[in-house]
Amino acid sequence: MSLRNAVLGLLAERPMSGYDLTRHFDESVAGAWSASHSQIYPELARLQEEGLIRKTADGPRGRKVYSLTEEGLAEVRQWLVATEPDRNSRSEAYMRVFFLWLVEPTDAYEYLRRQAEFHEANLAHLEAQAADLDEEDSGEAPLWAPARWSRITVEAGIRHERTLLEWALWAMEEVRHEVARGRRGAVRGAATVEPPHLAPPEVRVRRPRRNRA
Amino acid sequence: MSLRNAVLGLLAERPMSGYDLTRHFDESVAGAWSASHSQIYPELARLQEEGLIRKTADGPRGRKVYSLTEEGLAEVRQWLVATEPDRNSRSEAYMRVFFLWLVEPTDAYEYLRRQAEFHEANLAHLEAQAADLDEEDSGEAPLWAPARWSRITVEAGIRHERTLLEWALWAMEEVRHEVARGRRGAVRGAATVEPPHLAPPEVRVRRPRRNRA
DNA sequence: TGCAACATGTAATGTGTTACATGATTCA
DNA sequence: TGAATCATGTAACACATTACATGTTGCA
Repeated sequence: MSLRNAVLGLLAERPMSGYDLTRHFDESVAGAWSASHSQIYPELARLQEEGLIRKTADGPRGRKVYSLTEEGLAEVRQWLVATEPDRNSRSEAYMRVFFLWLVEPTDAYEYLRRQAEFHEANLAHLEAQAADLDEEDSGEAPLWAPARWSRITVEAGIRHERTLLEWALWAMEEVRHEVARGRRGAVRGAATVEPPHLAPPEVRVRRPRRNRA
Repeated sequence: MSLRNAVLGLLAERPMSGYDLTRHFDESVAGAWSASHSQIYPELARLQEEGLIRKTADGPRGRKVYSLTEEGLAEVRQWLVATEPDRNSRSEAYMRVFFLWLVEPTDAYEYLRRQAEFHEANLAHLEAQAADLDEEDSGEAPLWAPARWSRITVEAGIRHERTLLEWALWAMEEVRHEVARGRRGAVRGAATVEPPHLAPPEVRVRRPRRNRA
């Protein structure tokens, strides 16, 4: 239901083609959602079938521009106010951190460094977007309008990225201290702590006996 | 590949059954991943097939406890150091914020309030987890061990939840000001700003003519 | 003895990604 | 004229959720 309603929501702002929507998902939703064209085109067909959108223009190269219908607007509003959002968040990148005790400290450090890099880049990108939105809106005209909520969503993104960038830098320091104190990964052997728990060697039935002195 | 390696990673800590793993995914990974039993059981079968885990104990009620093998440990390490994580994050809840201009201010406010509530609850939960971990670790024994990285991951969760809680409270204030200044949602009519863009009424072929005075 | 929690599995369905496939337009 | 970008679509596959299905153990 998310993609479907996201498409309706974007079309409420202005008529667009499948191609436009595809690009929008890459940039505009502040990284909160994404979709590829192979998902979008069939969805547009279904939405038109159901009368929630309508093709209102044709362009060059077979371009088809869709607009929201009254029914479509009712649908997306209904979704927004009457259905619970899925609030679960998933992050492979953060799940991995959980398992970094399994690798060498230098690898863990490198992993965190890349994580920091990633958040730094996102932050820059979102801050640029925020600057654009603030300029458009020229200070004095707060509106109950799309741009206003773009700004609010982008603000969430900015704070999110900044926080996780700071976290990554903090975590890097933790590892650095650890390494400086001369501790090593469990990887390297007996003197260190809590090695991974492995299955005992498999017991073979009737092991060939060997003569011993 | 994520689920598969997450299972291996958890088994590196200690042997577990499918049932144990299912509960672990709900609690332990600091909300960064989840999986239901219907995914886990078939995965365990596949992993055993491939020799990455091995059944090392049976319990009551058909309980089967699996342990990691050497090959399994190698596999999860390989995954951690040699493959790029999927860093995309998706959040239906934040995507929705993008579209809140389509609903009544009171509904938008309510939405944000629930969002705040959600983050508040998560924050409390993670802070409790952090307190447990800090106690266990009793101050003076920083280890290259699972608990250490649990703590670091939980720290990411805490900062994340705190940030988004603060954001939600900030956004609620934005809406409150807006409403106080007497502005209304586009919903209610002409005087307000930027109504959703709708398709023009469909042109019907040969509308029945009516006589007019 | 009856219910909650433990415990494992399969099947149907929905959602998302990658790969395949094709063609038009613009501009250097 | 040749390459980049615009533009739309389908098919195969991978991954996740929900529903279906069954049986045990411990305890109040």
